Amino acid sequence: MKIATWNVNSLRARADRVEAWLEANDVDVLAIQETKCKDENFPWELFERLDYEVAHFGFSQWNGVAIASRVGLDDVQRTFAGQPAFGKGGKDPVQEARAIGATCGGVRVWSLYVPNGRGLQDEHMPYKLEWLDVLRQDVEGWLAQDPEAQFALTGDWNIAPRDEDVWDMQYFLENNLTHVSAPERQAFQDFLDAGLTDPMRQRHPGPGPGVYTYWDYTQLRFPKKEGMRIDFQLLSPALASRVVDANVDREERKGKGASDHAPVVVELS
DNA sequence: ATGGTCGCGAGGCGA
Repeated sequence: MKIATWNVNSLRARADRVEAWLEANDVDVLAIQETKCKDENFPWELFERLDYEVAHFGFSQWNGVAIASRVGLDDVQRTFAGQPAFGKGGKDPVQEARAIGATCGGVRVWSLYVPNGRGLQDEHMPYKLEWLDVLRQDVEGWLAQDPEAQFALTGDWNIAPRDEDVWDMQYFLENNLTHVSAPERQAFQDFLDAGLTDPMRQRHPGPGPGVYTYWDYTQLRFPKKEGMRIDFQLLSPALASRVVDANVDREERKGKGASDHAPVVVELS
């Protein structure tokens, strides 16, 4: 069984790429982030053509997550238990379209688009950290209830857990950038401490451009190999024991019309 | 290469 996760940065703009990628890559489950559309604009036919079932959670041009599967798609859940809402400037807080879960081939798969903290002092930063804290508490509950549970938290985590996961740590420090701060990294580490495994880290420890999953569109970041490792599949212990391979498909970042993220693919026995 | 990003949606915001 093969599970992939991919922040496509608009599914409509990337429809041809996504279809071609699915046809070429033989994945059983694809978790998608940043569909950037509502249900009424979702390209349902794309997945029908390829015989994937698909579930989507998106209600505006922002965010949006989906799971496509050809090994079943059961018990679809939009938002995780207790998922924090966000509302600034006195607006009604809303649970954003950043999490969808489904059971596919016996594995509980989550497609997650972790909030971008935007700035170290921005109000989105505490939102991001709380969002991750509640999710991790949910995970601890799942494992307490069933230590053998098979689940995968996949998606765009918007965190580079180690210095080597960005091309130049000095650049981030000098510019007071997010994704590398101590609280963000601790929030990520808390998932590992809860028992989850990052199979990419195990098989491709890095450092180096081969492990990056994201390259900014600006500044010629991709040709200059200036990327970040911010997309992950974190696996429960029972699922981690089934890992056969894990890779980033950086070829998919090449050429005109690419997303700024590359797919992360994990193969299981 | 004296420029240098996308997408959404129709101006400016978000990443």
